Amino acid sequence: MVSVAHLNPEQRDAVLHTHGPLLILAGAGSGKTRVIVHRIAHLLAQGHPAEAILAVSFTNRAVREMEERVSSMIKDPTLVKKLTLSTFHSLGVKILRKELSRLHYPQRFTIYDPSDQLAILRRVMSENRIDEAFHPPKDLLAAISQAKNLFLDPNDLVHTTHHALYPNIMVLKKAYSLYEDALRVCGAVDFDDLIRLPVKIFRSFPDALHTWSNRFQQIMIDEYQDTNRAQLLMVDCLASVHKNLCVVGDDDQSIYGWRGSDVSNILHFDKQFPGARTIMLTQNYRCSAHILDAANKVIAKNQNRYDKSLWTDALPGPRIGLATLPDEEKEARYTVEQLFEIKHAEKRPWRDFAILYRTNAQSQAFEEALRQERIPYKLVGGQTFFERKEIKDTLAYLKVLHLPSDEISLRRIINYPPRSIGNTTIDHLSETLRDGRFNSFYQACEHAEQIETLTPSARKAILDLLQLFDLFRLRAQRTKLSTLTLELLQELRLFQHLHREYKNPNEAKSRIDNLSSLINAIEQYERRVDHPSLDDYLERISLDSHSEDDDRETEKDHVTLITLHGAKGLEYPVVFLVGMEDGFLPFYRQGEEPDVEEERRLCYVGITRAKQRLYIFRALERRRFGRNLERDPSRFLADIPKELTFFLQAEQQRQAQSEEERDKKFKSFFSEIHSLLNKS
DNA sequence: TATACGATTATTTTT
DNA sequence: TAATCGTATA
Repeated sequence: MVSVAHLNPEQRDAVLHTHGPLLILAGAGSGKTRVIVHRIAHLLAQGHPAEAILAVSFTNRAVREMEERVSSMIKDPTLVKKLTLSTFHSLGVKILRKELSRLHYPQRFTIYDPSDQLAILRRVMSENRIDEAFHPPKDLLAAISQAKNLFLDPNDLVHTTHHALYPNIMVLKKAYSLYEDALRVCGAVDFDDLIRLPVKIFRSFPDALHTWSNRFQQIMIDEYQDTNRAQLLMVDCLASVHKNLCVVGDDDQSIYGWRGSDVSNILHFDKQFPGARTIMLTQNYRCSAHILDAANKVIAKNQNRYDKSLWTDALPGPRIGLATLPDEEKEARYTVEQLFEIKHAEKRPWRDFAILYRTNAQSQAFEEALRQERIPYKLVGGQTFFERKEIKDTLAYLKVLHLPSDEISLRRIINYPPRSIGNTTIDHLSETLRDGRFNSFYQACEHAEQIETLTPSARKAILDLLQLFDLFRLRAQRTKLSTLTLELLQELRLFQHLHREYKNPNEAKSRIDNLSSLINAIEQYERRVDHPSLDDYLERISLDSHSEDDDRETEKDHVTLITLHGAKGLEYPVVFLVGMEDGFLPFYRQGEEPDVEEERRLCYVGITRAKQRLYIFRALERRRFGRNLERDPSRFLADIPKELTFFLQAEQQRQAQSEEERDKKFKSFFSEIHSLLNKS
């Protein structure tokens, strides 16, 4: 029997309610993962088969945490393995692996990341004379993504209702459908397709829907406030038979609206799933009372939300420290100074500290200040390992080995390292596709002999490359992936090429180091997994690009630098919320309206990351695009009651104030004289 | 095919 | 400002 004794009454209710739709409104730090994990244990104890339980979250991190905590509660590892604990996207892949051929896709498929998406879109645009100058590919891609998230096909788009997606609907329709066709030819899907296509399949093939909706008797969705329309439809399909759907989320932490997530999914859950019960978890176990109080006051100003207020048993704790610095460099230096002082006064490890900001660019000043003081830090976000050029190039070879129809990957490496296949050759190859002679780029290469326009040397180069692929495909049968990759790099003489390509020997060296890290990562993967394969490896890295550093990194002792978005779901004993200025939080650019409610939620997320100590800093002036800009304090600062805060630099503050007063007196003196003179 | 130059353009981005 | 990108040019 699962012990429910150490849960609070609401948590207990949530665990024990297992029949019919259930909405758990879980405030920040209210123990929601705990509830999910207990609920899974309880369902198993009730006799639900593990195979019939599905729990979905957004991030791999959240899924891993769920796995770990379930495992420590349920001692039987074979039982845990039978549960489906997965991200939305890996669930999508799981479904597509079985069902995608129904939509006339090839049996295998690859997943294209945003840079692949952009490459493929730009290609179809240039082939169809859509001018990039008038139609920025990035904007079109964003619009296509939004359309997919709304579960709209190209044909569904009409100007009158969808002009917000993109100003020119005809162009959007055209680009979207060309893009779709191109993806299909490549045997590729994008991230949005991982949600959209399963729904399409469920809608068109009742037997597919039948299989999947019968399978899961119990479904739990985490971070429900971040779901978009397509995800809602997917959930709706999966839960359509058993209707045992439990969603967990917090409308106040919905911060991905700009990516298509729709707060109304959680706000109107009971309309979508009639008879739903709602349970609110309002006791916060994370923050000190002052911090929680401030968070409550800030978020209360939002209109579009469930009316609720979190409470805590915790002590008030120290007040929130405020400081205003002259510019961003001083802000960073001051932050590091404070951090250092607290660390030593309270004997804290570095990992207790996090610096939270709105935009990645803000991290720079803090990195510099931390480096100067030789403080270990970890920058979360930015370019990931798998986005590095040399890594992408190598993986492109592996991807073509795995799926020859992957044209984007093939084009990426067809002349890298250079093998004298220039643009003209590539154009000639593409032409044969357009006139229908061949139906894939790879196939055109295979028939290079028959393409008259090619020069003999180009023909040879192409056939040599294909031979290399054939050779390695053959080797792949008996060689393990890590060895195969190394052999490939040697065959390509890529290390030698990198030395030639980068004049700066350090850069060449660092790229080579990265490649050997890749080999290491593959070896690690081979050790960790039961049945390693190229197929499986490629899928993993496209769905979990941070996996290489996640497992061991967490144990290291360092300060964390992270954006507010990235910090959601995390907590730190000491938090510095920096750049608290109008324009950053709420973020907006001149001439554009900020989405104040969403920005306020972001601010709320930031405040509620702090367990014991919170500091909020701002700068008076900031260099932006080469100009110095004066900055006003964030309007959200005014919503934090004065009695919860104190000014860290009281001395400096007083000085500044007295200067200001002197200034004022000076001015009024002058205006008096002025008026006197005028009278006379 | 490498380099150089001028234009462009600066959020957040779980997957 | 600075980093990126596309085009021009050798």
